[in-house]
Amino acid sequence: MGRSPCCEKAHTNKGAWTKEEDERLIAYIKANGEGCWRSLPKAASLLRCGKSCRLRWINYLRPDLKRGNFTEEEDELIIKLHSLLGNKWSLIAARLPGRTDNEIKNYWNTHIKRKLVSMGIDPATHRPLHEAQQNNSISFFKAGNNKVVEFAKREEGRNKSSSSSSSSSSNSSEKMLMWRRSEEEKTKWRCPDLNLELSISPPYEKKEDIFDYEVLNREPLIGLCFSCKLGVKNSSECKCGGVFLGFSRGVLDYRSLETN
DNA sequence: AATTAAGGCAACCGCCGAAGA
DNA sequence: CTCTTCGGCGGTTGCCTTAAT
Repeated sequence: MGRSPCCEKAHTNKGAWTKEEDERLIAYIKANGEGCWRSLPKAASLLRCGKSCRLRWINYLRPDLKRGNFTEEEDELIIKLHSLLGNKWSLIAARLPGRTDNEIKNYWNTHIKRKLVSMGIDPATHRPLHEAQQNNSISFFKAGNNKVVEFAKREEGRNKSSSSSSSSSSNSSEKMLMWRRSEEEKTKWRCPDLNLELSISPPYEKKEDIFDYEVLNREPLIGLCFSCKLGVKNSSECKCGGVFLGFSRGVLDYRSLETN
């Protein structure tokens, strides 16, 4: 049952690639193109497993790779993307032409982590170190998210008990904004974590009725309504359609992250 | 000059979802 | 429907180089 194995593991080389192996792999891919890693080693007369060939090609031999040091701009972009995407190195690499996920991962672990720590920023949470220690891994976002849920429940209860008052429902987003502002006063705005759970979402539709322009325009996640900023999925309070950097209603929409 | 520690990076490992048999 | 492999990913390892003592 099942497919036949791609290679005999007992007869494959391991460790560093030789120049000759590299040349064979390059020549084969130039002639036949990428893909079908399973059959490649045999066809290219390489004593390597397909997985190893793929890794060598993608991380080292590809002609479009940008070798050399990372620029300041790339540093900043990596940090920004990491704050949004976490350790999704392949997604981060997709936004940096000529860089591989492995390269970025290594660079993050050896350079950027240290750089952020020296700046007093926790590389895991992207928040000030003292704050991360105080919170002990409980993020502001989680607490904030719970508060939103509690708030919504309270509002729902009030709406039910005073259903005659038609204005209470329409006021809830305003109340939420007021609560939000009071929270801001306390926290001085910290970048929320984002919900990275993937889901299929409808195509992006531009909504004119953006929630509170004034707040959006002075906060980092410009274009997202309050509930989306807090990562609340499918919130009835959502006024923006929830699309920012590929996040649809607080959920990552891969289609909008595709590069040209 | 010899030894040790730290840094950097290529490659491997193990897991997961998709898909073939 | 089940079993197995493939392709892809993130985490980790281990070797090589450089810096410090």
